[in-house]
Amino acid sequence: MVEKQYGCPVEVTLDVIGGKWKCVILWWLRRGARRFNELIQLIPGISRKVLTAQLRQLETDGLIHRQAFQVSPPRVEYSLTVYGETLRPITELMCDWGKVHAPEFRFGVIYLRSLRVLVIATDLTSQRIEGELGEFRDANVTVASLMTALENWSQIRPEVVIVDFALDEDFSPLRPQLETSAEDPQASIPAIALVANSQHRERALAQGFQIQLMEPVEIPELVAEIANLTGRLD
Amino acid sequence: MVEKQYGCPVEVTLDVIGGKWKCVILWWLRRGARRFNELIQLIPGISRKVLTAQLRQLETDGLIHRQAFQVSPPRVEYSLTVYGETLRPITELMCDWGKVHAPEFRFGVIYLRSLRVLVIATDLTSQRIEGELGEFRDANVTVASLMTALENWSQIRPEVVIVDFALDEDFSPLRPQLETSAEDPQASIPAIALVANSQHRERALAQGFQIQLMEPVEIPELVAEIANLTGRLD
DNA sequence: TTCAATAGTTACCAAGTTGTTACCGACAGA
DNA sequence: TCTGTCGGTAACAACTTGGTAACTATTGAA
Repeated sequence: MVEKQYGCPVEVTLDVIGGKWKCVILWWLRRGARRFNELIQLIPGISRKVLTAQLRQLETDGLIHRQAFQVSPPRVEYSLTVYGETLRPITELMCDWGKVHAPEFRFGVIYLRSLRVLVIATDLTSQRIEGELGEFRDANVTVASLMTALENWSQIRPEVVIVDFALDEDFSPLRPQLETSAEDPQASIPAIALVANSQHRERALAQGFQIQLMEPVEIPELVAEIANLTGRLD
Repeated sequence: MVEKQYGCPVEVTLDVIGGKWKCVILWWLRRGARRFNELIQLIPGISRKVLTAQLRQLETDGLIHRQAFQVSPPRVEYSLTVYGETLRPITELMCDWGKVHAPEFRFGVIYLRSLRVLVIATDLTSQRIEGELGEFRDANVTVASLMTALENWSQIRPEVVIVDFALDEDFSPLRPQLETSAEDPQASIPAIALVANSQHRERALAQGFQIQLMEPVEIPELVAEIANLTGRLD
């Protein structure tokens, strides 16, 4: 085979992440593993065949890892390899540019029809989440302080709780309330912790939050996480 | 028209710089204007038609500016707009990634057959330039100190001179030598200044260097500049 | 037994992108 | 007058990418 001639290093990078979908897939994988059908939901317009093809290419290029679990129904998870992580700065920059230069667009195609979401966060974060989830995703968002939330729990009846560790509060009083949901006494209410550093991360872990998202969180990711937790990915 | 639905901000960016060529074009324009035929030479594999189409798209997206000069033969220059500049971090990152992750490839398709190049630079820079230009581009590279160069000027007979302002020397003693070339007494010898900061830049300007390249310089760019200056773009 | 769910594969076709070739028009120089 | 250069355009060809539909394998549940 003739060795390919490159005119500049950019062409090398484009060989690996060029095309319509690869950067988008890498972006969705950048915080952790995603399942095949999850990606189908998250990436509007992609077909199964094309997603398969792109994932295979990324895999043979060593950027992502495919892990199949022998369960029923089958479960396949894709995640970035260490090599794939090296491309993260690029996808992050592309994400930032897109946000800055297309504020007129809203992102995401997943709707949270009337889902009751409780947000306990700083004013700025609350505003952002309430605006995006309430206005665009059709969620039923309640913003409250920890105390107010606990007092009015039976009125709010949250199906998902988002707490912001930037508030520097002890959220363990929430735990009894989260352990049984109003609808299904067997199930617990999913809770998402927003963390900004490793101290937050540790405290969130200690206070029983399994799901954590690094701030500043991208709304499409937050919605994906909520949809995942509440089984609304369909 | 239906407003396009985006799943994440990366897709917005890809709408603008997606495709096989746009990032490469932006990369070549990132340090200044380039002519149409220059780009044809610099980007291996692109056809006139496709280059035209890509440039038009970049222009209508507001990323580049097209300036036509009413001379014969025609002259058209493309350069980044202020808006296009905002994408530079992305192309730079893609360039860096390509360099790091494909050290086995060499870049550029332009050869400098036996061109006599004199390099007056720090050891590191000299090595890099000598290695790349000598081994891969077929140039005839001489590395020397300013003093040695001046003493042996008639043996070296440089057709291009590259001086590195990181040496912190006064290069004005070169000027008389540069003013008339050995081949053509009418012409002067083109000289390229490598600068690393604005102080270097000012000193280079004061000492009469019109062509300056910011360090760390990309070899394909340096070669393009040399080819330009010596009329070897063919 | 049949159905449903996940995560695909295969065949075939459509659409979009990219590439090739030929040519244009103005002017410069031989 | 002839030829060459620059920066294109037009018509068409080829290649790549994407879409649809049908099919597969596994397992658990109804």
